Amino acid sequence: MSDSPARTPTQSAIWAAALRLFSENGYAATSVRDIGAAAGVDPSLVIRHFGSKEALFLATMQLDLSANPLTSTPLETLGATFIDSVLTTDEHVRGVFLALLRASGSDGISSQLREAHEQSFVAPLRDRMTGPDADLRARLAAALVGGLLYALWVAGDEALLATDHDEVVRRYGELLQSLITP
Amino acid sequence: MSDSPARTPTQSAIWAAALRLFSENGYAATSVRDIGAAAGVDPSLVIRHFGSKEALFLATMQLDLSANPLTSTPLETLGATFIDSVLTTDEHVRGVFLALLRASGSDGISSQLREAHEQSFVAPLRDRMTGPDADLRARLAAALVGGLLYALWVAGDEALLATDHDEVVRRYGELLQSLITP
DNA sequence: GTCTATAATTGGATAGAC
DNA sequence: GTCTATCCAATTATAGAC
Repeated sequence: MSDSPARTPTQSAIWAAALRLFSENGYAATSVRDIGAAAGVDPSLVIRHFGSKEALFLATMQLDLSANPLTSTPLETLGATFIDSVLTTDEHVRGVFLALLRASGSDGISSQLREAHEQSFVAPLRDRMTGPDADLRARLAAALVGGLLYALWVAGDEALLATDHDEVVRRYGELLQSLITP
Repeated sequence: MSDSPARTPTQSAIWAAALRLFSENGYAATSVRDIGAAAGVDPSLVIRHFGSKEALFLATMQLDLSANPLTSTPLETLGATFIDSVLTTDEHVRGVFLALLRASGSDGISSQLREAHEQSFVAPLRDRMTGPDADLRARLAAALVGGLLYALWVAGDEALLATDHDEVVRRYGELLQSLITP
């Protein structure tokens, strides 16, 4: 998640309000008026500074988990570590992920989600892998990781949400590990 | 996917038009006017017969894959068979799944997606499993299956889409199998 | 840079004649 | 059951004064 490229206080306020409202309520349920009100700013300034609602959405909803300490963890425990890291991400990342997912009907937003998936899931996994089919294994591994977020956050599997954290890390991490070091 | 409970030809036409437009363009991008026009019917009848736009959406977007022949396949090859079955589902199921997913910000739609996940993924897998932790393994397996659909359809992993079908079935099915018969 | 006012469109839903 | 006409609310985006 990149920081606000705050030029003026007004732009910074709009940026912060949009980040919060979009991640809490999603794209459709957040109006330009709402953002202006939350920022204590006239709604017209929202468009004036960021061009359009979708442009502001794309500017704020940037999912970047590549700052993970995954590059320094031993390869043999990377599976469990990675699962643990995605399960302990703050509430904020969850909101951005869901907002992107649910607004992915639009072309621009869809491609941003694609990039986020590639940079946050596929790339960090593939970077640690070796072998001729490393790319394929990394993509299946990314699907596996994304599937956990889907089950917990989108499908809302409450039984899985209530399951002991370490148990999920152990079992699901083992599956991920078998793709990393087959 | 349940059939149209067609009473009158008008209701049937509305039902068919809504099913097509919602699954092609999603909830937000489909207006009641669009549905009426596609059905060759006055837009007001859409509301009159189905109560509201969301009620019509919930009535038509019913994902039901429980009719799979998975109950008859041998347990040892269930993993690959299940992965193969979700990869070969018709375009129609994909549209309904994505429409539900992207509209899952609403409470009613979210719970319908939860039910679909439970009945189409969790239940058929758990029904074939044994052991004290069968429920947890089934939920992790459902996450794994959903993750593949997420990667292909939501994140749009083109490299994975271009990968040989049998190769994905073999590798990813093997992971699923290790949850079914550990 | 900021605000007032409003354009221009679109949406869901309703009333009442036929 | 169906259609005409419309209400009412909400949206994004813009024009122009200050």
